[in-house]
Amino acid sequence: MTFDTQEVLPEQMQFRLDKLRTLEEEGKSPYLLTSCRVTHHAEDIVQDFDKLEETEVRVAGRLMGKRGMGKVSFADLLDRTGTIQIFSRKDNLGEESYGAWQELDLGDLVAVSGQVFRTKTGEVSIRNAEWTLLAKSLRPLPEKFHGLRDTDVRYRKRYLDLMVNPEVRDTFIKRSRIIQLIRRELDGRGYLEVETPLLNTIAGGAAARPFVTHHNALDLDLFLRISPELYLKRLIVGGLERVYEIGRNFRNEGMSTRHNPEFTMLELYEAFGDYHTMMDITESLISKAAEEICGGYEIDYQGTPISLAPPFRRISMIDAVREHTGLDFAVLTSDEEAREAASAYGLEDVGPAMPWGEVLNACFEEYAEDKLIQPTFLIDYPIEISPLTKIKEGTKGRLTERFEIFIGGREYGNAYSELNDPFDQRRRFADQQRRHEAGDEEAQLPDEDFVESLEYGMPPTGGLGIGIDRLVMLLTNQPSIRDVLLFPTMKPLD
RNA sequence: GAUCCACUAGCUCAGCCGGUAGAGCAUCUGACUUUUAAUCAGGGGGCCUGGGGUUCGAAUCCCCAGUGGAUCACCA
Repeated sequence: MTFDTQEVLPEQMQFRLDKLRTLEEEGKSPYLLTSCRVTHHAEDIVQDFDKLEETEVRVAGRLMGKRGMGKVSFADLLDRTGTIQIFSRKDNLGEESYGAWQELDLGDLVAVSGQVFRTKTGEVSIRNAEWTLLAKSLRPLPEKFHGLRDTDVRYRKRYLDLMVNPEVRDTFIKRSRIIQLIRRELDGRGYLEVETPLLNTIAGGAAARPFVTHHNALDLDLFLRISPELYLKRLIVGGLERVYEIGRNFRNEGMSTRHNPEFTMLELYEAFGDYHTMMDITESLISKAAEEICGGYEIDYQGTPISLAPPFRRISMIDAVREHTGLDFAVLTSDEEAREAASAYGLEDVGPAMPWGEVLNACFEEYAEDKLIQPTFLIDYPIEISPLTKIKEGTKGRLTERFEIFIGGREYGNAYSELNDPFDQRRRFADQQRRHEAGDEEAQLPDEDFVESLEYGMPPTGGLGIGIDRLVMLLTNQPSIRDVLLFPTMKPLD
């Protein structure tokens, strides 16, 4: 349905369109206005009422409510800060202006000038002395009381969702504040914010299937990045020492309440740090965000009470599995022993060639992961699933200095002491390549240029990645990642 | 990719065992000079997501498709 065709419009739209045509015929088209001066915003007027009482202000926004009483009427004007009531009186505005005001439709954009006062029921209001139509709303708004519920429409037409559901606007304001806070915190620690390529010739730094695109001039297939990791570490080699990037990653995988094909990651690298440094930063970022966004460390996520007060618990993967299954991978040291014990315990899909570390990880994911409700650093991951991570001393090369942080049974971040041995890195890539050739589409492909950079020498470095969308979900108590993405990926309607 | 659920007026939702399509808000007409989801009286508004089928008759039962949601799988 468009306004360009001759087709019959629903009556509410026809009424609105007729009003616009009349204004245009009278030379009063609102679309001719090019600017609008505003002195105050709705929320400021309510907050500073004592100072502003009886002063003249000018506000602008969308008309969200009308309560007509004959020769007097009330309206609610919504701007980016909130709603303010407009009080209009025929005696003040005059016959013509008051009549035109009454003709306005919900959704119209208007500017209003007048004095600030309090009505006799106590509502801070503006006494309408002069007003201007800034834009006509040609379509009826969703209902004022129930708002817009239909998730399909909410995600596809987010502007409507933002207009009529104040809590949605609040969520996205908080998202912005969380990212702002992270930047402030890292900038304060001497980090440099950088940008690295989204178009990659090798999609590295994570285990995931990439999106493929094509560069015409170079006649070259390119991949949308699945992680900025290998570029950021090149910057550490280059001597920038502390770098971070907040940006989009793309992974060609299934969608769920926790997965969107494009999502926002924070990745940071600190030369001369290690995974302990990264734990401190993680704790600091998350707890400070909770304080600032939620007003304290104690939060509720979808009915589960969670304390984000530092320090967070630290437990090794082996200990976590032992705690929840009784299986002790410190004793089950051969691949075969591990497989047999896990199978006997009930773990399904234990492949005949599955190495020790993968069995350990599978046990963790199956039996322990969803038990980690309070924030927990799960540390010391097996080498088989950590191809970019430095080996932990005293583990005979089986474990690495890596952690993931779990809250409410979900992963929020991943960090390690970065592998800086070029020979070892080359071996690990070769191992990954063998897996890729064996059919594992998510195994990482070798990036020889990255290994070459390591040959110039990369200092011992700590690296960290945090899923920003999930963090925002946690701190704004949203059940789905789509509720913290302004425009989540949707199938087209046609 | 699999399974289950949903789709009815601009919005939020009823609609039972198959028998002429309903409510609230919004909208239109009228009344009303301090309302708060204003109130009162009256009116209009429907491709029941789309396509097949069963039936004298389908919003309702069956099949297929579309979109969304949840769970699972993959994954962060």
